[in-house]
Amino acid sequence: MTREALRPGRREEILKAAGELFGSRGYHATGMRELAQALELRGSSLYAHIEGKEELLWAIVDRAAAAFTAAADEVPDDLPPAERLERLITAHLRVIFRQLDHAAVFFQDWVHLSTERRREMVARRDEYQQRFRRAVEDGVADGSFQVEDPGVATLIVLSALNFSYQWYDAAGPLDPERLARAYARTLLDGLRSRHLAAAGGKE
Amino acid sequence: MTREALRPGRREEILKAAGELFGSRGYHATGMRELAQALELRGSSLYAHIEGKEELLWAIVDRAAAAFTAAADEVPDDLPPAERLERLITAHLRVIFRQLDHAAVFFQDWVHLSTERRREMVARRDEYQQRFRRAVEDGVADGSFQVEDPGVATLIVLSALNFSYQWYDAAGPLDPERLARAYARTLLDGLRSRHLAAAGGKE
DNA sequence: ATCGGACTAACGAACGGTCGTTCGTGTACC
DNA sequence: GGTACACGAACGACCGTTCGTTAGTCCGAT
Repeated sequence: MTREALRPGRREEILKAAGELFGSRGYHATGMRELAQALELRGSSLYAHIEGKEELLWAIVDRAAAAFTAAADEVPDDLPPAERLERLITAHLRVIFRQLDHAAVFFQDWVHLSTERRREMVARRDEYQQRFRRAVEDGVADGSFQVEDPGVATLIVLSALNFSYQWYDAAGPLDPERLARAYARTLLDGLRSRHLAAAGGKE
Repeated sequence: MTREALRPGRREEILKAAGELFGSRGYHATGMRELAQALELRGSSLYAHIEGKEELLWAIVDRAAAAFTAAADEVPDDLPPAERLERLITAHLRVIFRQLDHAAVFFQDWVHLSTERRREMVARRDEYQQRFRRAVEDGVADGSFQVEDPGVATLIVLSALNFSYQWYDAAGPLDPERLARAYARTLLDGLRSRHLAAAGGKE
């Protein structure tokens, strides 16, 4: 009756394959028989290891969320705001780049969770977002950033980060660490105090 | 046999409802009967006005792509790079904010198009992206921008813009024009020549 | 004025197919 | 002889779509 942890490794393989399929084709566009086939199984055999399709989605989304949180936990709260935000940015991108499939599922399929689980994810996402926002606000307070609306600035930063799963290719020529630094530098500079309009702009 | 333009207005209503449903629930999570119900119809009645579900998706995605292209066409090619990129950014965001539903479908459901149509969209998207990239490269050439990789910088900018459909709320308090300006200012500053590290950062 | 017919638009029923899932069975291994 | 695991068959539900039919409307002819 309790249908979990029969063999420990099998469930992990299923999660991996589900991550790849959900990530590339999308949750609703992936059938259970299709998933089973990727593991050289029949659809019915999956249910000895998992509770159902939605639980599979939940496991992936939950892990991805946990990975983001864990990475942000490594960034000390008492760092100066600019450096703190820089580390939050690079940590966030590293999670995306390392687990592209899970990140894709996290960003594009979390809406298909059940109402209750979706509500929980929204809460955790908002909490996570607050860390970025606090870094931005602290930076405004100490003068290293200059933005009119810290909430908007936070959304701009996170948008830039989160869309990267759409085009980043782990097999491509871009080195993830260099990419993360480029991201951080560009975004940090975007928030930094504006000193002077260099060429004679009218504004 | 020719199943189009029976009544001109009806098809438009269907497209509107489909945009809202596909945009919020997703393409594969929306059934034709569900779409019909939103129009107070039965599923079978839709087929007097449309060819099929995928043609509906195509119509929406195609229009969204055309809207982006048309908006970018309004930006003169001979503007100085920084101003040109600024106008490209605000034009792009205006399209997203004005047609949130269609933008959502465009960004998250274009993958579900048929192979051929998907290929066409990729080509058009790449072409569109080139306009942003050219503005960035020209800005690097004339010294107004300073980035190590113009391709990456372009992707960062477009990522920041494109993810906005996920959180922007037309009914919310944020004024779209102010928001677009905040976006442009932040991103432009991120690309601009770096003058000096203001406070004594070690880097 | 009224009938007949063409046209528009929506309908119910049904098609073949696929969906996620359940269940009883078979089979290898300890 | 349990136990772990995979299987085929089947379930009810829903999918996108087709088709024959039925109303309603407009219009020219009677």
